[in-house]
Amino acid sequence: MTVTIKDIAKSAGVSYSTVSKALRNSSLVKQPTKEKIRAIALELGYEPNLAAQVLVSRKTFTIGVVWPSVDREMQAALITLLNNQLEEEGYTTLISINDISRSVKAFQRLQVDAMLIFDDQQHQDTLPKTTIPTVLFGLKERSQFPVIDVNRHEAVKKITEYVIEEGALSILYAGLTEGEDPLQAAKFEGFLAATSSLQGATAVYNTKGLNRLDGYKAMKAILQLGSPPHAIIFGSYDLTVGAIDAIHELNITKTNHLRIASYDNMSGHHELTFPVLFTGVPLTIIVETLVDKLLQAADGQPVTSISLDPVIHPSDIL
DNA sequence: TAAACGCTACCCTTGCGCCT
DNA sequence: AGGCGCAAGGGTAGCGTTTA
Repeated sequence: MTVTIKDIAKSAGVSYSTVSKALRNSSLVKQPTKEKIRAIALELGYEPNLAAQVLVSRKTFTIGVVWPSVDREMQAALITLLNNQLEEEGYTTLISINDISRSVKAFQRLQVDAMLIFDDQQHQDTLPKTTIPTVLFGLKERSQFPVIDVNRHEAVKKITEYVIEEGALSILYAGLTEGEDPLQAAKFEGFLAATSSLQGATAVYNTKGLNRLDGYKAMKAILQLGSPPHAIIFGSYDLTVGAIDAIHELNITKTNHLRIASYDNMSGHHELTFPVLFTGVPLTIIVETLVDKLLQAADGQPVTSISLDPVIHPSDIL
């Protein structure tokens, strides 16, 4: 049978109000009374009833996250870090990989305190109406909700300009270059913006996906070209990892002077077996910002959109 | 008689006001 | 100051009443 504060009150010979205050270390209860009540609670194995606490506090201490998938290493790393940091703040993270409408309906019923949506949807009107304080991880210009924008366009533009300055005369962008995902389009447009006035050769490879296998296939195809490019910029971390698989399989070494760059700033998180230049907002900064904004939203505070600055960072191996 | 509807009590915690 | 009594909060089971 569940032990409640009424059982403790009966055993201690005080009212249940006093038990509640004693367990919350209220100054309105004498120290000896507190100690007696705590001892009885411990003896009876008392655990506060979450449902009742939710009723009173009107908070569930849960954050709903609508995530497209967790099969990409970058997304899994980000969600793991986010979960850990929210846990430290006393929150439980509920992740849904259903479509946005179903996820939001579920989170509405579960009464989560705030919600994070990974906004890679094709159209803004797919975002359902909700009373839950919501933060988007997407593109700043796209939403009625506050957005955390990691400036994908600028990240890819920066890295492209960087490799041009390094002396790359031919550059290839490998990523999702078609389709309606605005996040991937932003990256590709960043590449186009940086190479619009380039004298050297540019090329594009549509990977048709963002997973490791897509990167592997892309790299094998690219390296079989008559004259491979000096630099290849991959549109995601997972593509880059897959590309490195292909590089090793084909016995390409650093001495081949092939420059590999990658969107998704995973520097400091993983060691790669081939030198890579990362571009993007570091994972830790993204997660810190997400947690900060989500806690603000959960507390009912107004949340403003923010655009984070991408940085270029080499991998551990050079 | 069954279905539909409305009302009440209960779950548990905690803040507030009042009493000793 | 220390302690008690009461009410509130959302959802729901259970009961009673009304309607078809």
